[in-house]
Amino acid sequence: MSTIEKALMLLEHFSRERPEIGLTEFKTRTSIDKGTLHRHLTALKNSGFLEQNYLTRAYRLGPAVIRLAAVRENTVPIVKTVQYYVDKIANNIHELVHAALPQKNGMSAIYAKDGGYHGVRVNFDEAEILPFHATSSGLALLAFHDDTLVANVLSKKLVSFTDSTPTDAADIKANLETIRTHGFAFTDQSYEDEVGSVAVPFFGVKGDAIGTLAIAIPVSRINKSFHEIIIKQLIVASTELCRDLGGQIPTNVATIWAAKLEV
Amino acid sequence: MSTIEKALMLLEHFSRERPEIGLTEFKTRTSIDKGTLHRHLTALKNSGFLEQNYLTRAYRLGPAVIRLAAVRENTVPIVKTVQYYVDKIANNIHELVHAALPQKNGMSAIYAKDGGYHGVRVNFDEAEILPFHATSSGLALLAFHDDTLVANVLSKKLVSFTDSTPTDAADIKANLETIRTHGFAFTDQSYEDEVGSVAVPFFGVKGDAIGTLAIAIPVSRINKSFHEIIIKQLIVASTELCRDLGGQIPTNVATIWAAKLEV
DNA sequence: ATTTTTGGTTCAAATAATGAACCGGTGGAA
DNA sequence: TTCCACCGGTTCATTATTTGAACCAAAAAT
Repeated sequence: MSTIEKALMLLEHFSRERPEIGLTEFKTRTSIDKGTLHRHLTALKNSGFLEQNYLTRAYRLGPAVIRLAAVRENTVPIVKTVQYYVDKIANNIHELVHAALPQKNGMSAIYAKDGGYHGVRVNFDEAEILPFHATSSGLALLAFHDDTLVANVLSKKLVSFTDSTPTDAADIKANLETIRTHGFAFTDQSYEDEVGSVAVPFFGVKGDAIGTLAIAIPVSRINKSFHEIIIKQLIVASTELCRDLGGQIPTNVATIWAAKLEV
Repeated sequence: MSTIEKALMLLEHFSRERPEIGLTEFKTRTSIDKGTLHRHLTALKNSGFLEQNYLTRAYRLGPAVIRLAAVRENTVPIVKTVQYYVDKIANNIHELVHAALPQKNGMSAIYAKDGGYHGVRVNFDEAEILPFHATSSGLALLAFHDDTLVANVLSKKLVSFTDSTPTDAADIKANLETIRTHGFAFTDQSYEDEVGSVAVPFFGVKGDAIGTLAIAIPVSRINKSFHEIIIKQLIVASTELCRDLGGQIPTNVATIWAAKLEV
C-alpha cells in the first residue's frame, strides 16, 4: 500500500463521535509507529486536511475538506438531489429515512430525515460509517455493485454487532442473491437491537449502484402491509432520483421494480 | 516535501470551472512525471478522494470528501453559522456578500449570497480560490493571521489580475499595516475590473483570523457613506460570529471596531 | 492508413519513509 | 519537592518506496 493511502486512512478515524484524536490515541488505534504517525499527521495538517486543537494538541479535520466537498457537490450534486427525495419519503411514512454513499469500509449516511411522528424513534448519526454486511444500505449496495467490492468486504473479518448480525460469508452471499431477485434489501436487528431496516440502491451512468435510500424502523412497528408501502416508496424515489442524476437502472432491476409497483 | 503533500496538492487543481482533469492535463498543469502522477491519482482514487469518469477516464473529486466535510462541519460548524450572518448582511445592503476560509494558496469562499436588487451584479463562484494578495478577503486574513503566512505568500510570485493588482511585496506589507490600524481591508479592482470589495476577519479561540466576511460591489456604486455602512455591518456581523464560534477578538481590534461603530 | 495523443505500465536508480531510541514538558502521586 | 509516567514531538541509520525515462496499447485526429 502506498504512503498516500496509508496517510489518508488516518482520516477515516474521524467521526461525529470522535472529532478529535491525539497522537498517542492514533498510535493505539492504528499501531503505526509514533514517528511515522507524526510525520503523516503533519503532512495532512500542512495540506489543510487536519488542524490541531492548540490546547490539547489533538488533531481534527481541517478546512480543506469544506472546499473540496463544495466542488464535488457542484460537480455531482448528489447530496442536494437526494435530500429532496429523503424529505418526501419521510413526510409520507413518518419514519427515519436516510441516503448513504459507499466509502471504503462501509456506507456513509449523507442525509437523514426523521418523519417525526412516533414516540419511539430510531436514533441516527449522519457521517457514521454503516458496515456493509450488517445494514440494509450496505447489503443493497453490495448486491448491485461490482463483485470485487463484495469479495473485498467478505475477505475481511465480519464484526458482529447484535445476536442477529450475519457473519458468515456464504450466508451473506446467498442473501445478496435474494436481494438481487427482490430488488431491495432488508435487515432485522442485524446492526442495532430493536431496529429493522429496508434499503434500495440508486444507480449511476454505468448502471452500477452508487448509493442507497433506506428506512429504519423500530421492529415493533413492522408489519407486512407497511413493509409493502415502504418498498414502493423507496422504489419510486430511487427511480426518480436516478433520472435526476442521469443514472441508469439496469433492465433486470427495472423489471423487478415495475412488478413490485403493480401489486 | 513529503509524498503525501505532493499528492494532496493535486486535489487543489479541482474547482467549479475545472471539475474533471485527465492524466495528460494534470501533467501539463503540474509538470510532474506521468508515471508518478498516475500512481498518485490511483492512490487518491483508492482512498475515495477521486473517482474516474468511466468514459473519458478523467478524474474528479470522489465521495470521501462529502463524508469528511460532514464530520468537519459537525466538529466546527463554521459554514452553518456563517450562512446566517451572510444572509443577514445581504438582506440589509443588497450587494454580494460572502464568507471565505483560508486554504493553502488563497481564500476559498464557503458561502455567498447576492442581495438581489441591482441590475449590475458582481458575478461570483463559490469554491473558487481567491488569491491572498489581490482580494480584500485575502488581505484581511493576512493582516490578522500569523506572520509566517504573510512571509510565505509574499515569497512567491505575485500574479497580476488587473492593472490595479498590487504585486510589490513592500507595498503589500505596508497595506497590511494600514489594514491592521483600520480594522478592515478594501480593494479597488485589484482582482476584477469594475469590482471593489471590503472585508473583515473573524477570529478563532487563539484570537487569530480564521476566516473573513466580505462584500463585493461594482465600483459605480461605491461612495463614502455607503462604505461606512458596509463596514459597520461587517464589524457587527463578525463580532457576533466570533461569539457564536467561541472565537476571541484581539483587544486592539475590538477597540478599533468599537470606535468605528461609534461614528 | 498513419501519426498523434490518450491513459497506463515497467524497472533500475534515486530518494523518501520508517521506527527504535531519544528529548523536553506536564501532571499527578509519593 | 522529587519522582515517575505519559504526553507530543524529534533524530538518524536502515530499509523500503518513490521516481521517471522508456515503453505499450488503444483511441483520436490527420
